[in-house]
Amino acid sequence: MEFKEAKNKFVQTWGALGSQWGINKTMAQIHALLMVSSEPVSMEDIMEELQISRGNASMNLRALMDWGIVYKEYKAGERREFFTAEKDLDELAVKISRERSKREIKPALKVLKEVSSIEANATAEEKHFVEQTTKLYDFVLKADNVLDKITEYKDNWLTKLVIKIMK
Amino acid sequence: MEFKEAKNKFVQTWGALGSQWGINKTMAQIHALLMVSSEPVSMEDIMEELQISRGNASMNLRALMDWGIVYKEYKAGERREFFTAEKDLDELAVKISRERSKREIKPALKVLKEVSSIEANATAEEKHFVEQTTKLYDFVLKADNVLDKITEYKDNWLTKLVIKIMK
DNA sequence: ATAAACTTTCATTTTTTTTTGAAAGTTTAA
DNA sequence: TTAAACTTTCAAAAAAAAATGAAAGTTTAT
Repeated sequence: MEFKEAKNKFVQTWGALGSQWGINKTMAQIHALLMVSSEPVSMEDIMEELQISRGNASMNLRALMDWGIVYKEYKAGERREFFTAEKDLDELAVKISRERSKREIKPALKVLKEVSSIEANATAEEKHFVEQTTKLYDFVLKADNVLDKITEYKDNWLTKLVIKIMK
Repeated sequence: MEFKEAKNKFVQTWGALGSQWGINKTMAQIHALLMVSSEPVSMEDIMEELQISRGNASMNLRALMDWGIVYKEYKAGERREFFTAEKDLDELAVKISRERSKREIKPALKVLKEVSSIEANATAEEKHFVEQTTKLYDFVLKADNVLDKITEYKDNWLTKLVIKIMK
């Protein structure tokens, strides 16, 4: 396999993986492209390489920056903007995890708390509902906290976690 | 909030959360419905409660069973099939994690290994590509293994993990 | 202040994903 | 073996999500 082929395969795979995890394909592809680029890349080049429109590139780059995993860079004497991805994988995982927690898990927790707090009247159905949603609330809260703790280790959190688990 | 309202809110929220994580909305809603039902539910009732077609119900129930998180049940003297969800949350999380690893992470790892193994010729770009994809391969492999180890604790793995991390 | 060189926005179009529903298939009881 | 009571399948329709591209907006150099 030659470089161009490998790069393309990587970008396609990363895009497909993104889709399966609720991230739009192009967004994941742009991220993949930036991840393996040693130099900052211009919007023009992203459009060219992924064969996408200007609008699409612009919107997805904005989204990636909102996630905090892609940065704008300015080159001296160049009017154009260039983009780079967060390349430190520990940091990348921490940011994605924080963002998903904030956007998706926290709001879900709020709802779980609400619905598990209803007056459970006589019926077995209602009792079971309250019991099950309460368990779910506790579980999700605990998982969210664990993730938070783990990623707080900062440098090399994954390796540190491996060590903790092993011993 | 009364029971019916709470139940509906829970089902809707679980459905929306599913979408954000790449699981089709109806599939997540059916799962939510079964999670909080104390008794097995017939396909007819699922269709009625979620206002979906027979085909949709059938296909998504099949998918949930393929994931191993919903079971068919037969009631004595009843021709119809009934469905229940895995209600143990530890077990549920383990199954989802195993399944996503098998379906999505493992194939992605295979590609990462492939593309990181190309002959890195002279250019800095190629060198960076190999370096970055190799790091990514190591990271994803390690994360996948950690998840596997954690869920191996079986009963109460999440609580056990909390304890390990805290001390 | 002007205009060139860019980027962003968003109504419209395209693509992808999901849902429908009717026909085909299966199981059970008589 | 027949037929009633179910479930599954899948081509077509509908809905949802993503992409386009041109107009509007912004920035910078002169």
